[in-house]
Amino acid sequence: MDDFTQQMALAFDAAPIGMAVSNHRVLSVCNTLFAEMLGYERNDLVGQSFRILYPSHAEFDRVRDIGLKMMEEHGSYSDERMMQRKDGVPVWCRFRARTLTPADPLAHLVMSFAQIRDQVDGAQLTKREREVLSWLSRGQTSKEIGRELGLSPRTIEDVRARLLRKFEVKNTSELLSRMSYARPRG
Amino acid sequence: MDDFTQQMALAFDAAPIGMAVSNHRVLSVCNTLFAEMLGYERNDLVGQSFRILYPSHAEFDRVRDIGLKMMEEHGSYSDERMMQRKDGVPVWCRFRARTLTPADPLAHLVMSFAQIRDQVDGAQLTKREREVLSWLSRGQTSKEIGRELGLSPRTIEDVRARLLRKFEVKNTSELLSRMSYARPRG
DNA sequence: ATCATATACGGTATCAATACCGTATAAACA
DNA sequence: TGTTTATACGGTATTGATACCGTATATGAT
Repeated sequence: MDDFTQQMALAFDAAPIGMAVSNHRVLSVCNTLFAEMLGYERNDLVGQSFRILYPSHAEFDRVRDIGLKMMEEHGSYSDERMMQRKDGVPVWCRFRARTLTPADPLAHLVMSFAQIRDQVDGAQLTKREREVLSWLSRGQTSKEIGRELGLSPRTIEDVRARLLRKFEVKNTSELLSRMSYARPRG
Repeated sequence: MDDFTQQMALAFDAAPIGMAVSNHRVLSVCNTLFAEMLGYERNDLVGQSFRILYPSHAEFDRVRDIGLKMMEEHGSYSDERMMQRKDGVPVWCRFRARTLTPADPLAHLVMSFAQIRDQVDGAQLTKREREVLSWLSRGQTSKEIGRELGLSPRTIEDVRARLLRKFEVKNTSELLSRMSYARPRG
């Protein structure tokens, strides 16, 4: 057995990002983190349709069509999408795909899934925290957010302080750069 | 030859994200996209020190220390960092790592590198701007960055101001959330 | 040669952010 | 039934960020 091949397989399995391979939307291989992210054992997923990883049939069909044209042209595609964990909890992911068969992109697809961090140490963010976070990422000050939400600026500062504590960061800049995950150009 | 192993190796190589494995900071395996991102042929990189992929020896040492403690505790680590392409052009990346040897994290490390767009609407960043940006994403203040780079805090404020103008954002929080996630303006 | 830009630094003024002090209510939970 | 947590708000004090004023040098482009 080729040593390189074995090392690459090990790296695939131990990768710090969820990875999966599909043939015509049926999962053929995935790594440990991918199965973990979605609440399955790896063996439960092999041979399964990707349908079970989406919240609805409509969503399953929607994501099929979205990247098809770009993959035919460029061989790769990326977006953000909602997956569904085994227990029903939605998981928001940065999705990337490269097809090995550009003429028929779904025939052989290699994908990566990076969970966008919406929970920390198992503690989910509250509705208020998400709400404030989304205004912070638009550069709004506490005063502006307070006006927007009909609350005192002091309350917004409380929510900010909670967010900084939860993420163990020292200011809003670090918070936002931790919250967001990267995407390639284009 | 195990068919699964071969499929996983293929998926590693064709992954839509840059991937590499290191042993004590020496690259042992990487995939095609990783080599491409950094302007090398894959064979040029195998056996090389990661040093050549960083802009300076200081930066090479800095990134070593940054995630060590977190990897000892959690086995994984993620940040945003600057890599240097073969032709010297800096590449801004979302970096993720998982160690297979938590007691000595650098002994066997699996990493992924997702390129973050390094120019937005034609706004090219200078070396200084990228440098300051990388410290800002770690929550450092102007005073701290100045100390780090041996410059006056006032100079760092000048660089910040230039960044805010270039990206047409109103504060550092919005800047960092734009840098990571390219979202449509407005 | 002139113009624009990046770099680097000084000052001041103003507003924002953060960290504390406090109170109070409501929901969740063992 | 306490205990914790989120919510919401008030105060103050300190630090940070941002926007201006200015100077100066270096570099690259027209």
